[in-house]
Amino acid sequence: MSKPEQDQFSPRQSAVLEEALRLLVEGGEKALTTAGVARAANCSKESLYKWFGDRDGLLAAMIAYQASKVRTYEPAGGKLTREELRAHLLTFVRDLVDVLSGDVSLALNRLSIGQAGAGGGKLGRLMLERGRGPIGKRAMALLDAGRRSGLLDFSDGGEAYQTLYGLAVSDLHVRMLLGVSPETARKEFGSRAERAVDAFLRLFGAANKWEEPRIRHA
Amino acid sequence: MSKPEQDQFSPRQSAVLEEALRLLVEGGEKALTTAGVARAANCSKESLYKWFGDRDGLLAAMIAYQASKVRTYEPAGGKLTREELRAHLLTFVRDLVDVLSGDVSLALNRLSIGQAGAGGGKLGRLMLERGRGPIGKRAMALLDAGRRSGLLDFSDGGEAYQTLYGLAVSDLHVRMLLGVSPETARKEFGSRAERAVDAFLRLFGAANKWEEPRIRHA
DNA sequence: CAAGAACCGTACCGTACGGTACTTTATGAG
DNA sequence: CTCATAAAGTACCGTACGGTACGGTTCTTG
Repeated sequence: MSKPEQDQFSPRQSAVLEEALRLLVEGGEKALTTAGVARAANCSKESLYKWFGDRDGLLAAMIAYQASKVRTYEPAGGKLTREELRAHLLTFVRDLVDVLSGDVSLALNRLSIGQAGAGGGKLGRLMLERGRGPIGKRAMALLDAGRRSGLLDFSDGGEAYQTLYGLAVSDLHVRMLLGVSPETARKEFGSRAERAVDAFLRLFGAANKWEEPRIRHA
Repeated sequence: MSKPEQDQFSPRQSAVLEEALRLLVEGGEKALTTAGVARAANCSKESLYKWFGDRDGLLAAMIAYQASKVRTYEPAGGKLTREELRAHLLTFVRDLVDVLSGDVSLALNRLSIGQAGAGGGKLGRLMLERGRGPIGKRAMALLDAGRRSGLLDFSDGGEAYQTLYGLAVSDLHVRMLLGVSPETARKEFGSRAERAVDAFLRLFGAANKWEEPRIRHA
């Protein structure tokens, strides 16, 4: 079993994990052998096992390492204007799609999903905690700010967030996980961000604050 | 490489594939060894290789076999009333969630996704064609009928379908793929179907046909 | 400088699995 | 009855990979 929680990695270890991520992105899980990582990173297998315990520990460390690179900045807590909220929602949606369509994110999600048997794998839980968690927290904070500013109307923030997520991502993520190239997907979803935010505001905008946007589906 | 397209399977072969699916659902990909399938199905490895070519052929056959079991009935083509359209949308959404949260569907998606390297695996394409394709066709036909009946207003059916899909599924599918138990997910998403359909109709309902439903998010 | 730790490179081991070959048993046609 | 085909069961082979051991080299530290 993998080594105890040790979320900080030495520079050397980070370099090794970086190399491991590169291998994973290039060749999928089958390409991620301990010998391969050692060779690519110019380190010894013995060090790998000393640092990460076993192969599963290495995989978990890769996820933790990648998650540690994502800065989940909190938006300012003050009052928001309509335009600010809309702009923040738009950047959130764009960031979300960018993250989900990133090479490394796709590779790690594939890895965790492939690993997740019926019993529910450890890696899947890690991805949910370290990946989705922070993103969701950021979005919920933004939505809450919108409500406090009188611009949004909802009772269950989770429900609102789920709706926003669904509008923004739809089946894009799974399709990419199944092999649709991120370029193709991004092209197809290029104009989706605005539409998603508009739809979200039509559904959850406080009635008196948003002149019902008249979107003609031309 | 796998055997040529041969979408029909003999009863014996179907029984073997059924057993293989059972193994996959129970233990994930690692449990799906050729020897294991042969043992569980009381057949010889030699027969497996004769029928399916190699292991990848077996995996592809499992996907094709499972897809062949799903009947994608076309809804009637006549005019729809408001209530009929809403009911059809609701059953579609419920069916969709049921399918996606099914044991076999999850296992096959995990398999295909785990297989799908950067180069885009063959299995992923199969899942997209045989799984998503028919479901999407059915939904598009329904949406089109709604538009022809003057109840829906959209120009791009694909866009409307993506919206419906996103509202209905959100990140439910990926979370289940990562290991969230279908029971948990289904509970969390139990009441979502109506909300998704309502939201969809608010977004795409023809303006004069649907008295703007005043949903208070109590 | 000396002692020790950290670590690289390589060689090694056991095993599990994909794939093949062979023998035996059943079935069905001529 | 006889022969051929199909398929079960088993034994086998090669290899690839996870994990360990060890000798040599560099780096730190007193």
